[in-house]
Amino acid sequence: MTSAKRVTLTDVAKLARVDKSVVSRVINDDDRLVIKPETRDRVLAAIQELDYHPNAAARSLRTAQSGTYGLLIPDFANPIYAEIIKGAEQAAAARDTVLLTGTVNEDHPERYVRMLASGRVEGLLLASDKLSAQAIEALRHTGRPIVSVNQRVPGVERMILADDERASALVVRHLTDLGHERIAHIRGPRNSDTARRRLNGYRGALRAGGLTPDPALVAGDGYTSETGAEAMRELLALPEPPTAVLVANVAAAVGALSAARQLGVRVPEDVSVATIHDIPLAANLAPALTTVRMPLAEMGRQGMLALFGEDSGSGRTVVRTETELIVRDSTSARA
Amino acid sequence: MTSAKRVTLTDVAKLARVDKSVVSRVINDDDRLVIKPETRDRVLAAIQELDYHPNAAARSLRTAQSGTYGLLIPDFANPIYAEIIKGAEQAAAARDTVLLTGTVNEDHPERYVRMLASGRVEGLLLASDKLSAQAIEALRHTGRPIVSVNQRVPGVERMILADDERASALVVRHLTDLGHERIAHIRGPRNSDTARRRLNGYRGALRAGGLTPDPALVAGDGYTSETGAEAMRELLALPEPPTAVLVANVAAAVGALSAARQLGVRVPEDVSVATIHDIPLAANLAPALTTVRMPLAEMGRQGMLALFGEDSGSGRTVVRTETELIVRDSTSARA
DNA sequence: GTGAAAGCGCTAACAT
DNA sequence: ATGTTAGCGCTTTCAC
Repeated sequence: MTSAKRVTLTDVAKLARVDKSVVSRVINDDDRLVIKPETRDRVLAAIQELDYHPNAAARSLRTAQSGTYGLLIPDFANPIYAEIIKGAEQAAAARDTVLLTGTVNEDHPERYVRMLASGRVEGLLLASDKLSAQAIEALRHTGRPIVSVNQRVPGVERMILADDERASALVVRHLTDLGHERIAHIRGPRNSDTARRRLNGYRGALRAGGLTPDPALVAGDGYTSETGAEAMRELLALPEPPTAVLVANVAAAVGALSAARQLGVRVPEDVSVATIHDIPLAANLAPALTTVRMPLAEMGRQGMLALFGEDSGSGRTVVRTETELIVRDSTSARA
Repeated sequence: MTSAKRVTLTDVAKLARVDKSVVSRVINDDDRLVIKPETRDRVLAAIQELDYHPNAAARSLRTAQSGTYGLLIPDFANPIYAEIIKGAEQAAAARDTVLLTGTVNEDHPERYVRMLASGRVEGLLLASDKLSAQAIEALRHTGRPIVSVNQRVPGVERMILADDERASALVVRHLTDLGHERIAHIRGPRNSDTARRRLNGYRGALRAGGLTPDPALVAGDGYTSETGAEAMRELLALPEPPTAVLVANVAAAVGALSAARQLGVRVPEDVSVATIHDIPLAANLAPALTTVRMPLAEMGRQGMLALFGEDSGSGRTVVRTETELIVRDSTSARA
């Protein structure tokens, strides 16, 4: 029906009775263009009338810029990425560029290389640790800008990090303030950068509080509710179980809560539980979880700015420090 | 360092000592190309050696195809979209096309129109009800294919729907089987198509079970945990409260559980609760939620196929019927 | 103040 | 079995 063949710059120019170069310059707000107001109006009217939209491919070909950036995440089901995406999308929209968010498919890393090398996307925001060193190297080889978010990636020098160590420390400090001394940690995956930093923060804060880290009180190896549940069972089975647990992420905390419940262990009466990342779910669990809020959306935003080359950091690591402890019902004073 | 200026078809042709058209046809596996194996090998070797990647913009300009499709969702934080995205991404990857997933920003609907009209994306998968009728009309006006997923959108004739009515009916039937007669419904937003269909299914199933729908037992107007909590409080405050509640979605169910807990009402002993969409969270709540599994990923996949024009449905509504009741701990026989 | 012309990198119809 | 050619629709330098 409305299949009127595509309108081009030439059509607009013809209708406005000017050259297409003039139309182009009007569209792009060329400063150096001197034009009579009435001519400009005629051009704008023609654009309106024909419902003209510049062809993205032609423009990209000419300018060698696609106005598109990529954001790679491991899994849309993990709510922390929703926040990062939100911030990145916002920054992209503000620059009138397009953000292409996708999950990393470990089977076909060459897809991402092709995207960069073909110019389809101009730069990449890396929020996934699911890429092989080989794939990273291939991406780097394209020469396009790459920024990692929420994690350190070997070979990628620009990164936006949260202060994961401080997040752990805030929780440990909160727990020691409540009188806890046997504070356990359900850690994330061994190969995860964030998990390692959270573990470091946990250990450091214990020492800072005059406590000695006990290896027996560190369990777990994953970011899922299954790993969290298993680690919790392990900890509760200890001869001398912890009175408080810092869980590395919310998913694992959900599992930990569930495991405690099944064992008849009450939270927080018998054991306090706290975790990192204040996603909405945390407030709705039973009991509502004490968490640490991290500036995830802001990190997404900063990552995009770094891609645009608009950040001040000029290639250095940026650690966002706006971490904040949110105390809810899952932590209480030691009995 | 590796900033060697971009490699073009011409460079490859020169190195392989053939014409660039030959290289192009080799790359695109042109059937009608007759070529000596050794020549083809020379071309492939040159491509390897120069690490050549075809320029996406030039190709798009020439073929008038971008190989990119858009998927519009209302919110990445809602886990049901993670499933839809997963299916859509998979279908896109299988066709070697790119999927651009983004959230609908009600403030700037013209962004999506531009994307379609500029040829940046070839078609749109609509999983959001956040677009105005006006915006939809503008999108339709581009003449590009549009398919809606998980909802009916006025003006969009191709759609992939779940059987929301049946989902409600499965729950109601489960509850009546357990002996419940006062079965309430915490409904979704009034302007939501899925919410309306779930309400219809609820009413129909009550009648089919010989029960008379009681308007007082329908509360709520939203898909958030806040609206769910408020509706639950309202229902529990009735002179004769329900013994079972069908909540329209998981988020509202989380709120409903939380409200019941705060009021000292036990689930399922005092009131049974069930909801629609079996996302992983449902199994990890306390108590684990009885839900209905819907083929969300499959719907995303089918939506993409419809965009590609590969579906059998040829423009008709498709209702997926693979809904399945998952009974967990939040429903039990009436006391 | 406006127009002419070249060319971005590719594909496809048509030579040879 | 391979080469020639003509654009796709746009931006930009330069000319008038």
